[in-house]
Amino acid sequence: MKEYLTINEFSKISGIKSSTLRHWEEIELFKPVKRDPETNYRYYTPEQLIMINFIVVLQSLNIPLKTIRDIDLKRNPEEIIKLIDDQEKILNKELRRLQDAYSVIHTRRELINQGLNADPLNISIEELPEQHIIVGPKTKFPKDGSFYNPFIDFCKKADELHINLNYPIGGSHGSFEDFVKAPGEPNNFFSKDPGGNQTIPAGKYLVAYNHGYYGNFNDTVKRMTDYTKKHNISFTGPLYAIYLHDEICITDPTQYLAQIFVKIK
Amino acid sequence: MKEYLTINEFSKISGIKSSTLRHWEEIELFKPVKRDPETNYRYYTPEQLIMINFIVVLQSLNIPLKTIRDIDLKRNPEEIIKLIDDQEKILNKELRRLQDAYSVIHTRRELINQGLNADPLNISIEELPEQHIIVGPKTKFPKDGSFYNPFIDFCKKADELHINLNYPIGGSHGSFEDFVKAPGEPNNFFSKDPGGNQTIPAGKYLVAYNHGYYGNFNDTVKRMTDYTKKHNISFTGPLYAIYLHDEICITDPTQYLAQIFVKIK
DNA sequence: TTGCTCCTCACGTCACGTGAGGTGGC
DNA sequence: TTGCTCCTCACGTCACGTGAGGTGGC
Repeated sequence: MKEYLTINEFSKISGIKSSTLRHWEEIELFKPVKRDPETNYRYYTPEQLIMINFIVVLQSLNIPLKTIRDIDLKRNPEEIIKLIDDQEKILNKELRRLQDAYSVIHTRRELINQGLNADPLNISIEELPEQHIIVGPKTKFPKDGSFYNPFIDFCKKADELHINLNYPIGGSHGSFEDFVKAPGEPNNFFSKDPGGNQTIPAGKYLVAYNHGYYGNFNDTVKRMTDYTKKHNISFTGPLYAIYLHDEICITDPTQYLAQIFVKIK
Repeated sequence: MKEYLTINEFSKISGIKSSTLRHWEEIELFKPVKRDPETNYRYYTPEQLIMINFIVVLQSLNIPLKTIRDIDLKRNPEEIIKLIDDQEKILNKELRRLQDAYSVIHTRRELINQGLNADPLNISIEELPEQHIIVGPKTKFPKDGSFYNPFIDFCKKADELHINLNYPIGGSHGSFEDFVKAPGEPNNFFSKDPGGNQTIPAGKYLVAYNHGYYGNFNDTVKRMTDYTKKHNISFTGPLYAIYLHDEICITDPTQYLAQIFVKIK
């Protein structure tokens, strides 16, 4: 009859490395039931698998080992239930955090991909789907037109307004004419948060692209006005500019890629 | 015009501690745009918030900082899309892992709570809901009745059979009579996995409790047979025994609490 | 002088992982 | 003797956090 498991046998069955088992013994978190007095070999029992599995679960919930050890010492049903209740709350937060992170990188992926498929020199009329956003407070641009201070204001108020700054950030202008007058000075910044409660409606939009640093729209303004005159288009609602490619995927600032779109009347 | 942000200003807006910002500079992950040549003060710009937010998102996905740095150096749209695609897969795994952990502690909580509300000395007939489980292979008990080897077999085959050993483990006997013959030797071990594809049907069950170490059912067997005779009950299907309170919440092995239940014909 | 914000540098911490050097029975 | 499994002990690593001691302008 083999009653005891050596460290490597126990390691294989539990999936915990032997070095980790030695470490857990040293910090007095989890001990073998027995040590051979001659050889100092560690011996574990199969029912210890129950305990070690529970430790692994607690650890996977990011509970520090010290805390787990302290629980272990004074464990009783009421304490464990309290611990679990606390952890369920923490876990829900963690799940939300990860789902947010997922949503962020997914949204970014979509925009980067749109940028890769776009022809930056072409202006076109496109059917755009509804887009969810969260709009920041009205901007106040200084006379020199620097976007630094308005942007900082936006970032500072983000928390309060539940704006997640991890999503791609864009700027909105009151109208096409506002944009033409001051292309680098949007009325508002917004984050492209798919859970946002504000929406850019679906519909026919004039869509243009621009290569350049934030707020530098070069000849794109002229290209757009020329196009609207030629095709005799007029607009309704705000104009939106959002960076599909920014410093996150491009090293050269002159190659940042903005998408500019405004709804056709 | 204030163009630059000091380390503490940038820290407040970004939510990243200044010590972390210094560390990230040291490992060449994220640098201030400028250093004052006189005072060596660090200066950041608001648009660096975009980048640092992205770094935070990547880090929250458990990507090592070295990897993030390497991405940063050779970033381009295609690479970033590839990175995001890879991370979406990893993130899905992580989400599943956390949801599993949640499910495990939630299931444990339920059982511990049942144990707290139970009267261990009372035998009763109860309406039980359907329970999901995953049953392990048939056990082979040695002559001395030790459950160590059968239990190890169960643990070793768990991975292969998609049995999550983190859930509470129970034992099932072919019938009430089998249990009476050898209470400490279940035909199968099972895990109480709420996602399991096998079920214990809802219905009327005889429910008893037992205080004692694994497989030690003391006088509970006699108490149950006496009860069945007195009330003239007969059973159908297997008998299940599951530990509501085990070493996870109890230090004294003689106080482990098992629930034993078998369906009434 | 005091208070404030920044700086560097060294050391601590957490949860291990690695590797050197040694043991003991087949 | 060789191979194998175990041991201890020291040091490395990752991502910071902390604290000591110093600077420079109001």
